Amino acid sequence: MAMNTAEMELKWQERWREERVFEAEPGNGEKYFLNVPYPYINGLLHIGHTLTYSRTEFMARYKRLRGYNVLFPYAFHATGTPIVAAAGRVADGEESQMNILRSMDIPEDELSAFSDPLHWVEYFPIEAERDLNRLGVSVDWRRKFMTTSLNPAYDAFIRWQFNRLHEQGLVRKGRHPVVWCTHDNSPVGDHARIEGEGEMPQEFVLLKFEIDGEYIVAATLRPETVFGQTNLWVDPEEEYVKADVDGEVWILSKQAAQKLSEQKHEVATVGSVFGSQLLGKEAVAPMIRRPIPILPSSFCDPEKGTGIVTSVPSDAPDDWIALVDIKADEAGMDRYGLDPEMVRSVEPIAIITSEGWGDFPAGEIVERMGIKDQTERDKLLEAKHVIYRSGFYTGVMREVAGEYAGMPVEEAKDRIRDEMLEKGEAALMFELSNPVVCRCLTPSIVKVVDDQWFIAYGDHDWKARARECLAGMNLYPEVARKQFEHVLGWLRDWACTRELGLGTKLPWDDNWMVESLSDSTIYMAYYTISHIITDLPEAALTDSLFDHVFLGKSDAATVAMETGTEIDTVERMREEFLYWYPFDLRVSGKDLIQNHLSFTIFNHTAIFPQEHWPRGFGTNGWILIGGQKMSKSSGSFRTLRSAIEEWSADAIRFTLAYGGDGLDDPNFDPDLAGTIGDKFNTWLEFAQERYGKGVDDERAIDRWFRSALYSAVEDYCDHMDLMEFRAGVKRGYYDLQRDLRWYLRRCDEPNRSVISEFIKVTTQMLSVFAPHVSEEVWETIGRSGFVSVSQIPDPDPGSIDSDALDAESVLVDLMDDLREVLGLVGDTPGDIHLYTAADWKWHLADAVRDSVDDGVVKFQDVMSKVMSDPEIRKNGKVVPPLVKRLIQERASYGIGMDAENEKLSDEADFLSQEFGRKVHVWTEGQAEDPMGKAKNALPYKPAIFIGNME
RNA sequence: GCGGGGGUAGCCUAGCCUGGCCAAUGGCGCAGGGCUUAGGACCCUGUCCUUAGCGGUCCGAGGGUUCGAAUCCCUCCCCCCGCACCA
Repeated sequence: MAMNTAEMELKWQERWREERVFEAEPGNGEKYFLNVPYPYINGLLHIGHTLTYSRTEFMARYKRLRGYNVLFPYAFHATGTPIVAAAGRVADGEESQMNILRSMDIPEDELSAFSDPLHWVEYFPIEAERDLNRLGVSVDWRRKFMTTSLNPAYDAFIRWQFNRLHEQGLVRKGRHPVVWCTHDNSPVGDHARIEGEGEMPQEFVLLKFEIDGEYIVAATLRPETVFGQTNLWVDPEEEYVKADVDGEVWILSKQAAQKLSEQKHEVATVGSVFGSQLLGKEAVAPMIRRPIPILPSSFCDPEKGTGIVTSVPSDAPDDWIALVDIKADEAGMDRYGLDPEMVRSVEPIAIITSEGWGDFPAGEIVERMGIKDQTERDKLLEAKHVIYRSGFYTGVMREVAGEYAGMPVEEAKDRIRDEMLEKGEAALMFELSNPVVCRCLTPSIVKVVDDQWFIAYGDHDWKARARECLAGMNLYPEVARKQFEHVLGWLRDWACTRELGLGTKLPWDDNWMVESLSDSTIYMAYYTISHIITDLPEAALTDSLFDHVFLGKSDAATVAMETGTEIDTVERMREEFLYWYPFDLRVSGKDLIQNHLSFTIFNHTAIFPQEHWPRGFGTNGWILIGGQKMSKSSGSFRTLRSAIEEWSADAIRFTLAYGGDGLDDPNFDPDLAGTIGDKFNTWLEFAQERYGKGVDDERAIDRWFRSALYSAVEDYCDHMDLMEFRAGVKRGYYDLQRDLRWYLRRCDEPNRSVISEFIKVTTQMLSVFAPHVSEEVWETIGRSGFVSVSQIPDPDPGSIDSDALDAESVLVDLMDDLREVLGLVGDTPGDIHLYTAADWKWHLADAVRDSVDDGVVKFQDVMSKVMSDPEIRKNGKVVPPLVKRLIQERASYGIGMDAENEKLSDEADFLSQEFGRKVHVWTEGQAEDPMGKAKNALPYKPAIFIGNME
């Protein structure tokens, strides 16, 4: 009697543990080291986590079947702020946080314990390990660990890593604009905003125009247009401030001065000046070093930039139209005391050649869009975007740009900015283009942080090495490569330190903690020694130890002495590392491509020699449940443990495997999870009943069945190697179950050795996905040891008889046709008469195939070639349509006419039994043919006649 | 805007790179039949239209290349994902 599924699963989990089946030791065999990003332990594992873990698990078990010495370790991540923040909310008694804990089955009287972050760190890893074991993962738990300073050994490892980066100059102190909350006194990430998601600080270049030893400061987003500056715009009504900025006197809007004071500038207001007071004066423009006049306009906004704008009428529609306006505005010029001649002498300067535009794109678009004056703000905004796009992406700097002439705008932009910054003619200012509001309801500002530490992912040489690493890696699926390439190029310096949260302190600067993505980039190496190093005293955890173990510096004896460690221990760690590293595969959700996985590449190339760079990444989408995104609100959210309770571990694993591969979101089908368990039981019963029983004669159908089995094994391995688990399940399970049913239908009693082999190998393939029931089968059929560590026979081409497969296919196709015809003729009395194709048709088929293979594809040409055979020509006018069909079908089983005839004659009895009619096999043209059906016969497609012959 | 992935039958999915056994894989659902006291499970069959199997239409839409297109090329429409100081 079959036992309860849960009991059965627990039984095998217990046995694996007792026998230490998955504890990996360095050995002689070929190793396979795979791992998965450790989970952040602020809650129970859910089905979403489980997808990635199960894919790792499938690979681990598959590789064991193929004879690899597999290391699959696991750890827990506690670095960062969420746990600390959540604990704080518990301390405050925040109801929503309490409810989250309640939803994780935490008893009421234990809730308060979670006000201490340490309690989270103690509680959830235990629960996670329990749940994962309940899922049947083949993890070497001896190597588990926890991040942060709570684990001195890991803490030392991270400090070592940062020292290595630091000494190479790859960790630098940097200045960086961030969206900042003045209330929380911290950066406001996207997730912490109630308004303004996706907003980033926009970089304005402040241009300094010298005037009487002071500077009028204009802001621009297009520094490359400085060569086309003709004048400045100010708002005559606006009161600008004169401010002492870093020792210079700047004229700019009050708001701009305020912003600068938050962006690492020393700012003190020393006076003020109305725009009107500046009109008509001239100031020396940066870069071009030429005095240009100051003119009035209505579009200067003190909130935006500095409230003063440099005018580039050639490429800025606003400037163009404002210039047109002022030139025509006699009264205005008079009011502000401007010399009309001076104003009219201001002419645009062509600076950029871009696709589809002449000398002055701004003028062209103003005309094209029919913009009449400065008041048409919406149209002007659109015009600005159009010009900017074509200028930026297709534009090339003209002669006037001096040394930048001929350079694409895309490149010139940054170079020109940098030159002006260097010469002190410009500065930077950051601002938000749209409001951002922090979760605490405070409007955010842009702050420039300058004591922040960065990892220099923007570094050119480092990027080159990262690209080299990527080029040598296996990616599953391969389509992720483009994504990775893009990320490696796009990644900029990464702020790697935080003031708050759990973690490791920066070794040379106690004020900072290493941030959570940055302490998890090379820790896969730590797995190789984690079970050994954890026993060492803190005094032994020195950089020289890690230098030796991971980089081979110094020698074991010296290091042992320095650290007061047994030399054996040091040697053992070095051996473990050398044996296991690099890792062969790391599996993760696709969301980590743009940060964690790319960081992993970077850090490996910085710290390890090339032979220890990562070998492979597997990436996957996010789980859907019954086609829906998993969410608490839709009720589709499932913790791992509740799912196991509902469906069993094997069922979940199998369903996940069948959910789909690739970067698209795979679907967990609850219906399948609900039904698959029964199929497993059926398989168990079947194996029990049939293993080792049957006849000893080997018949044609037995050869077919063995061939079907091994061709499936071959395909299964091909798919599994590429992490195509869905295809692996289909080939290794579903297809074979179908073949099995067919086999049983085709023979009264199976062949003893073939059916036993089938049960054994199928169980091995299934064990990757459903290990528990597979162990049960393995034991039932009397195999020793565990199926989990058994080896699948190498696919042997000798066990695959392709003629047997082809002949069976002819039969199956014929039966499909017969079913169809019989369905149509209803109860017409009579026998089944089959006509195999006449001799000449086989020649014809060969001839057609040959000419097509030779590259002759024109119907005419094939015809004339074929008709040169007198035997074929004899059949005259029926040939053309046949040739047409043969060209189209190109049916190409390997067997010939004789084999087909033999197969049909052999199976006449079977057919007769299946269809309940007598079956006769004839050859076209050599038997009666009352309805003229025989002429339809083709190779591999006998003609059919139902009825009685006279 | 930048970059990436997609659109296949009732639903989900395979096939596409390397064109041809592709009316198109497998699962789920649904229907009929078998088995069964019944139900479930299991097995068989069917699940675009048509039809004594060979026909027609079909793989987001429209063109093109080819003897032949789900697959290659062009144009268009639509959907999803990432764009950072965060796990």
